[in-house]
Amino acid sequence: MAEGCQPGDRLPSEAEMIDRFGMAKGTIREAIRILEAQGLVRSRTGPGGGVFIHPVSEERAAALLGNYFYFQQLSIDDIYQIREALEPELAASLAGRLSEAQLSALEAVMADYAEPARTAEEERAQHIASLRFHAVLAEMSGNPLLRFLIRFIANMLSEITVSRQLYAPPNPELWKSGMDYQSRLVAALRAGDGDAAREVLRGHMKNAHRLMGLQEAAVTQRFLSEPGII
Amino acid sequence: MAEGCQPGDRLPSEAEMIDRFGMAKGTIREAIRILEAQGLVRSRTGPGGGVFIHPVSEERAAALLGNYFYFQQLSIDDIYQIREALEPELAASLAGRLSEAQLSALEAVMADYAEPARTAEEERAQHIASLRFHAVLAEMSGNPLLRFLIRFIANMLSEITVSRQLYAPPNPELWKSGMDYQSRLVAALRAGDGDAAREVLRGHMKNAHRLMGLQEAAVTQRFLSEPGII
DNA sequence: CCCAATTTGTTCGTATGTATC
DNA sequence: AGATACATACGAACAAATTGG
Repeated sequence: MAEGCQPGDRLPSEAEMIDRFGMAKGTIREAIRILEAQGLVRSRTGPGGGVFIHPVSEERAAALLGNYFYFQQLSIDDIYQIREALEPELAASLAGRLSEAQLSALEAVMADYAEPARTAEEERAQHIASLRFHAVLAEMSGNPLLRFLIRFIANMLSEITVSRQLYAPPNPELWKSGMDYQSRLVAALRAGDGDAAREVLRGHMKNAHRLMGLQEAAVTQRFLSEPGII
Repeated sequence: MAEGCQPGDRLPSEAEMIDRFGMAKGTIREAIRILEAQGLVRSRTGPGGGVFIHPVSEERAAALLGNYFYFQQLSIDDIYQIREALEPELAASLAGRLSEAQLSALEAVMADYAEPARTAEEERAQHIASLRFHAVLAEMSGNPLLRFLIRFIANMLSEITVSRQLYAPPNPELWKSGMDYQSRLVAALRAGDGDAAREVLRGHMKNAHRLMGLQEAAVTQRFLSEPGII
């Protein structure tokens, strides 16, 4: 940063750094690993290789931030408080700005869960796929911060749903109402009606919040009633 | 994770890892550095020392995520789109739940910028301090996700304000209206009126968004008019 | 297809710094 | 004060990967 390096620029080779800083190879390499773990550089072997500055990828940033929340145990309420605030604004800001190709991309995601689930495995897959709808929607935002936050939160909710098995209690209402809200959302987006899109997504989030809260309670209940756990 | 380790647990010593994984000291050390850079472990020298699992701190998480946005150049609009969505909800969720000690802590922060700034340096300090008000407020939320996001965004806005010198064009209106909104917010929180708190903070954000947008435009304008820049 | 050069990756042995008992 | 148990650092050699001739 001090030298104004840009992505793509090469850092000095190990040998040069050993000379310049008067340190041993191992020490230099550990320092480079620290940068690499943060996603700031990548290294390649061979001639023309070396250590190169790299913009931190969204995946890396999400993984690193995920480590933080791994220790925080978020509740469904915590996550939906944010989703209820952010997602409606995303919808409003996208209304009338999406191409027909983008709108049909959303519909293509919805096609992945058009049919009701018949097994627990299908139930799980549908939960994940319906969260992907929101990630795809966020991808279309011109706001990098909003895009990252919504995608990150959808991913985290995905992981929590799987790890806590919140998909386990079969719930056709969750699936059916979700489908309904999402198709009404695409219609509002296509019509360019921002206020309608905001309201549809607000309803979607409130409804999902309520139903996921019930799933969470059902799973907790089931654990509590398992003999020998408590 | 696979072995169910908890914060405070010790990882095997370097010597043990060398044996267990059949790798050399340098390789093991690089691996540990990768974990350390992510904030997942800390290492101490000496007897009783070693590598210990550590919950990722908020500071570390914010720094790592900040690396991502370093490459994204956010605009004032991007940041305020999020602030306008999140901060009013934070206010509403806190109304009537704060102790008198917490309410006076907020007032104590406000005291740091009770007087109008007389120099550019004071102007800068007041910008930072008034963002600290929001960080302190977020600290009082029971939602770890909301807490982190608001504090992170306030910090980032702080950095952007300083690095782009958005405090440079003197703007007494920004200061005066900010003070006004914040004291009305504390009153609404004290009264336990969530809807009022939400509305005050919504107004605060919309107003700050408008004025910071003007600051951004003024700075851009000033750069454009500097001879020799373009 | 192979060979040579370049650069990171890995290993081993040794020495040093640091905190605890 | 000294022994012990750790991480930290150094240096030389070797291995693996990639590129270009």
